[in-house]
Amino acid sequence: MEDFLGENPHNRLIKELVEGKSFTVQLQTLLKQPNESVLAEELIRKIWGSFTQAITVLNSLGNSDNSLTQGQIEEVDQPNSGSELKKKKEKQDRRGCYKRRKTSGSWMRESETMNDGCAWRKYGQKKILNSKYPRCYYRCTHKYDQECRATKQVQIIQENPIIMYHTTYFGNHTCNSTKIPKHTYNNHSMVKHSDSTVLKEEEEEEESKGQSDNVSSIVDSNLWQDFMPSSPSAHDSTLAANYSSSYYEEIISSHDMEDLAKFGEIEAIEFC
DNA sequence: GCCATTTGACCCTA
DNA sequence: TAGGGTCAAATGGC
Repeated sequence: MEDFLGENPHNRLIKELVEGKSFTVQLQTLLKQPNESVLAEELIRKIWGSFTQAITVLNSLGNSDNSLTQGQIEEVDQPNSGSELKKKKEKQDRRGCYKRRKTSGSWMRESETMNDGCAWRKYGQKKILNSKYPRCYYRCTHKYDQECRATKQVQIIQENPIIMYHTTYFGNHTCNSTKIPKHTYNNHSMVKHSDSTVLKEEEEEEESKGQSDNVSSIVDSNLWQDFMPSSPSAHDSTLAANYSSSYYEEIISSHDMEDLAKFGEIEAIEFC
């Protein structure tokens, strides 16, 4: 990335986001052309770099409550790092040792079925105050063997005339149990974001929508990891096209896109 | 025997 | 301090 020394952080942030957008548009064009995978990979690296810079700038703005720790940034950069340490910690008695989830970084879905195509394992059930039905807690079946930290909470919100489930998803699937995405929407479900600013949640929402339809295929949750510069071998341009298209459709529909547009620099990206 | 579910205990957060 | 999220022992199904 360019040298931004002496530049206003706000301007630098905008510059990084605009660059990211520009690279994305170029990538979109490239993906329509065959035999351009090398250039596409280079663009993906640039996009990744822009987002990384933007995160760094945001962190440097001094809001300690909202800043990511270095560990969190590294976790995003290298989702599978530190697994040995985690395994050791997990073997201790960690009962009750948790941080209560915040609604940000999660998303919700209401549907007639609990089945979303993923392999979930139930690990708890609680009666919720002022709620007629208990809340069930699920984690990914591959939590331990593949370090997948995705969890969800399922609660019945109505029984009549049909049973409706309210599902809240947390965390990102990092396991390999999912399949290749196809961007389709489930007519019987509705997805709501509580926070659409986090890139991975966008991806996972996409996943939940695809999986909720048994006919449609399932999102490969590692796709975004595959975009990382560290793993360029996985850059299948078809997958990238599917992913980038669906990802930006979600972004455009979110309120955060409006927030970004307030900068006067970001505009909706159209996909054909 | 392996794996998933149930359920009570633990304890953090609001 | 109550409510809620997670853990792990007990239990059951295959």
